[in-house]
Amino acid sequence: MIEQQLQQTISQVLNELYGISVDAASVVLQSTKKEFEGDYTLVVFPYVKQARKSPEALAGEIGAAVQQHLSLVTSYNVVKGFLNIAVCDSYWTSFVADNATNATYGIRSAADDAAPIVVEYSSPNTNKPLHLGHIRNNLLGWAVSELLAANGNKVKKVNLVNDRGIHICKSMLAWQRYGGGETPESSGMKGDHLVGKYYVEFDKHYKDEVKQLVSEGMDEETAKKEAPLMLEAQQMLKRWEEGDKEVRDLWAMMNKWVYAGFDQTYSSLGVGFDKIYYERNTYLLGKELVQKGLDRGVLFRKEDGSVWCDLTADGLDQKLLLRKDGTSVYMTQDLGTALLRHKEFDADRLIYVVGNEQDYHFQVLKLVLGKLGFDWANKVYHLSYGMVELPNGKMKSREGTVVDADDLIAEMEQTAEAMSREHGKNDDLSPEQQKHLYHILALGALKYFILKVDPSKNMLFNPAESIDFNGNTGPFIQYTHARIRSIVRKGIEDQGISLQQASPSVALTAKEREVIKSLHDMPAVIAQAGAAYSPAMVANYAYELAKNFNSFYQDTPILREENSAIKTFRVQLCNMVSIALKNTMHILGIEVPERM
RNA sequence: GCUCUGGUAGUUCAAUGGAUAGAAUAGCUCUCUCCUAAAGAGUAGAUCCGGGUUCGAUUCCCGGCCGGAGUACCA
Repeated sequence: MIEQQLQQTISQVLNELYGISVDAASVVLQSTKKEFEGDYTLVVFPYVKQARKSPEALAGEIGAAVQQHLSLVTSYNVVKGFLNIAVCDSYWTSFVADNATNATYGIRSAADDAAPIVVEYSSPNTNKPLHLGHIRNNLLGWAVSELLAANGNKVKKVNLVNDRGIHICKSMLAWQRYGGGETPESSGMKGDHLVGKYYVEFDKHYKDEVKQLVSEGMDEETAKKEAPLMLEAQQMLKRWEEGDKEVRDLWAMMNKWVYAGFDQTYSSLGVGFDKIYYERNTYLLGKELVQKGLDRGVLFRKEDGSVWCDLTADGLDQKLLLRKDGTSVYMTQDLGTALLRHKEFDADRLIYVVGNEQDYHFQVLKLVLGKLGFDWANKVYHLSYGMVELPNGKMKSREGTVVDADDLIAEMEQTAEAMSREHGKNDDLSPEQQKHLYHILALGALKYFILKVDPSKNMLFNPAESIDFNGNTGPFIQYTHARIRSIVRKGIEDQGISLQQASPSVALTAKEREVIKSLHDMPAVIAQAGAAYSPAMVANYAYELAKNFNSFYQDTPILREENSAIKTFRVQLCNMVSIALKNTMHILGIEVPERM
């Protein structure tokens, strides 16, 4: 690769001329801004002191020496302390010709002996349907998995379904009491929505009861604990844990409805898992670990019988691990599942895609695992992502201020259909093909909208302004891809152009150069994004590439170019761009159509 | 209160410590006899405040102001 050669040479030159020893790898090259002449830029300020030269003089001397050493360098220029180096056209043209049909350009396949990376994501509760926040989780989990896979890792996607607990009992209780035997079949509702409806129903009646008690003179704290519905829900949870048949049957039935609903949403989002864990099977794990910790003296028991971990030395507080009645909490379970997963996969890393509201939880999890003596504690990585906010604040499912996942997808599909019909280019497609197209456009818009934002940051979604299809969006990239495919098809079919042809010697235009350099950057971008767990970097790269291509395409003849060597080269370039767009969008879980 | 986190055009997002802080959208102009105008070109518009480190700070450090999250027997 040209960057390495430049770094090597610069390092060598610095040593020969000024006795400065710099690692070739630590020579920082950046790509030259387009308002300047050149391809790569070296900032020489860091070496000025040691070389005892002015920035300009130093840059000039390095430039001259580099050009002498490397025949690929055709020229250089100096602006202040910036040395801009230009690489010859033939390097770029042969790069394109060599990779024109490389379908895996930019992505690496996994080595056979690679230890897997386990990515946990989604992890839904089975008492209500998925909303926009879950969408971010699912898309991020999927995209990060694909991104890691594109960097040559084996990836196992897992889901830990929270299928037990007081929240489920609330839905069950409300259904029992107010449901009148309603089922997904009888109501025509998707199972998860039906169960969610009764979760809301519970809350409504519960609040009424609390209000009633308060008006009878009870203070609010007590009323919340003493409301009959709450007591009954707790009773139900107890019966569930005891294995009471009636409760278990009801639970099994309603969970089944929810799973059917979730499966539909997952499949619509295009996400999936290698393994699904259920909390009913894991919530008791971890108690043994706690006992082990007590034996080793890293945990302690309070007078009331509860078990704690003291993390004050690490700058945190004390953390509860077992309640005074001996039952386990969330943390206890997570300790257990982490161990289980470690044993099961012998993973290189255990990644948890969980919202940033649980930053503290994962900090504690890692520390406690460490205290328990597990040296793999540092393999636990919390991929923390920000909340999706609405213009008027946070989403609260109980208050009904949520953007439902299924509704949102359906709306997007309608918009995609309306826009497509307006453009009216798809009349030759069958109804099934059209439907598929609307779906991938809708999801392209939604996924790109969410994934282009840095995962760690909160993001805002305004339901009033529906997600865009123009500008910096998924459909823009999809559309660019479809146009490129059209050119390549016509070039091959109508004009008999061969993509296999060896590299011609052609003089590059400025815009061609820009597109080629974008392509050239792709492997580095994927690697960098992988290291940062950031699909956003991939998304922004894909947009940049598509934009560069569009600009080039607008005023550069391709199929009407008269010189056949140039024409062939440009079609090769087109093909390579389409591959790059396809591969980057694939990482984001976005399908690109051949035509639209 | 304490801990963590964020503050960039009207709005939504970018920017390994580097050149004149990029896009998109909304506004105002152009460009379709053409390889797909879901496009392209132009115009106008921003780093919360105050210190510090540095040749150079949106970026790193300290202090303020404003937002968000967490804060122990919920998950």
